[in-house]
Amino acid sequence: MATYLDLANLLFPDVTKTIDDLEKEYPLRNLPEGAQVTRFAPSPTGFLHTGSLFTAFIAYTYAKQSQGVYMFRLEDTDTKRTIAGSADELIDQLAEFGIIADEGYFPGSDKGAYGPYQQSVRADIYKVVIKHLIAEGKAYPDFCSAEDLQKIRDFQEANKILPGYYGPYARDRKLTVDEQIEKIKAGTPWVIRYKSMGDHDKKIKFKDAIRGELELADNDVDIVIMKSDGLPTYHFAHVVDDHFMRTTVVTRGEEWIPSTPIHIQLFRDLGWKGPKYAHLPVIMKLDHGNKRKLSKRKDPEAAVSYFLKAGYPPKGLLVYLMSIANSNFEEWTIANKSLDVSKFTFAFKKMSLDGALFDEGKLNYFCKEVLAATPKEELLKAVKEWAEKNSPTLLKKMNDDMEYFSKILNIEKDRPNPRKDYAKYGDIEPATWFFYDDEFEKHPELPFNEKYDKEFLKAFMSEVADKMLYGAGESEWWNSVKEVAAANGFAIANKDYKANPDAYKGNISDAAEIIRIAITGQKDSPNLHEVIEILGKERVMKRLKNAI
RNA sequence: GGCCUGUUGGAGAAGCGGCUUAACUCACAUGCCUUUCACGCAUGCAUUCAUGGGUUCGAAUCCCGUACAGGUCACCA
Repeated sequence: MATYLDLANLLFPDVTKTIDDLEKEYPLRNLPEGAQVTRFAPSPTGFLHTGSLFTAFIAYTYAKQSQGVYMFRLEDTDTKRTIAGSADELIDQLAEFGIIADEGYFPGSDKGAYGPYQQSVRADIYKVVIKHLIAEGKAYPDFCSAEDLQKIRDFQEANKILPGYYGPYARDRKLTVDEQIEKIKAGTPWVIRYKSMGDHDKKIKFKDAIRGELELADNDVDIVIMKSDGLPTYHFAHVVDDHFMRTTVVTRGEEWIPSTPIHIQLFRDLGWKGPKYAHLPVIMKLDHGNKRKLSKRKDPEAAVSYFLKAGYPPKGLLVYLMSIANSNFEEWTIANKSLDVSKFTFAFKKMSLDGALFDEGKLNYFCKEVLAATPKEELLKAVKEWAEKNSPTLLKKMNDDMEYFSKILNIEKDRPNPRKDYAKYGDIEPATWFFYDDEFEKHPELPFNEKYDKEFLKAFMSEVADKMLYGAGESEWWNSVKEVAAANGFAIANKDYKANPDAYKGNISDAAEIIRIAITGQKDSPNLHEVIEILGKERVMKRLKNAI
């Protein structure tokens, strides 16, 4: 009679390593007390999702603040869904946020002593563990076809029995080793299932770093641990990888809560100390009154690339995500006058349990704060980098005259309360068009106040052009404007105008508006004096004289 | 449908048995400042914590039911 070991050897004749060998190959990490080892482990099945960025950011932050290690592991075991090139894109985009792994998969080569960090090339490692499990009678080959499984499911549904491959419904669990060997030799396709000893009627408890004590029914399903293509399923890969990579905290989405008993069972039966778990809330969106997960297909903001393309500063997005993660972060930013997420101490305990609604308004707010607080040179550099990738027109303006652009970008920036005009780099061009003659010349009809006739406007603007001061300080310049305004019948003090509006052609604000419209083409603009100084005498005179 | 989780203002949330006539931030509104806008400043915005019971001298805070919402039940992760 054949033994489990015979079966194991038949299934995996080439596997000679043992679990002990692996333990030696991937020794316990020598890290300072309290240091945490975390990981971000995405599948290369598409672009970086906003929710994934959140998860990665939390894992990164937690490792960093504990002087630990943050890893990037590629979970590419689903070969059908893998999209070529998406892994590298994931890494590139993460890098834009400064989330760079200490170890892990990198395009071309891995970094770190606990690799490989790409599951598809770790097949041999999984096989060592699976062979061991089979030799111990804890896992077995299953020969069910898709149709066989469907039949079981149909029967269960028809009889209102809990669906799944477990207990009496685990058909091939009952096969003897001899029968198994016979089928294998006959070439019947197989997968490997884990022989669960769990009791569904019993509860198992575990502590989640965010949610506290959780109680779920124990797993009794004989889950597939190795697929017919020889690669492991998520459940198994997670357990093996996080054990041998010596992960201390597993951060993942809350959708994994229901399968945690499977993972705990696996860790326990293998005699391994499992990691801590932190199941993160998922970012949601309001859709017709209902909350739902941010969807890559329906919501542009579900893709991180959307924010990058629009020119949101990555730091702003991070600040926003941190405000969702730990709401006391906002108070911290105010108390510490800092938007530096790396200086804030993040805590799982302060996370809320249900998924936050994605709030673009608040994102905009934080991004404005971030851009306003970014020093000139740094800002200019960031804008340029963005323009190089995303805006040829802006890039041309910058390259044509960087000094000019820099002045425009930094209007009223040196003040105690700088302007907060831009949430994203993409906002810059639409707000500064009038500084560029070719665009200004295409301006729509100038929105002058209709109470002034053209004759008057023309004369007034011409006089302003000739008499106002150029290159002077703001108050001198303003005085020169006021002089001309007064000479043309405008009240130069609000009080006077309010007391007797009929005695004047208008208020000084009306005069300023005329000048502003002629120079900028619009009623609203940043500080007029600065605008005029940036444009220069020649351009300003031309615009004033040609407005009508 | 079973199981798990959650429910404090438009949004993020603090509070976890008396100090709460529910903090703080965004949004919104109004006003001030001001040559416009932005900035800044000030004020307003839940008599109420999904809902119905209960425990208690006292509940947003504890217990039970109900409703609603989210998650999950694959050879996908």
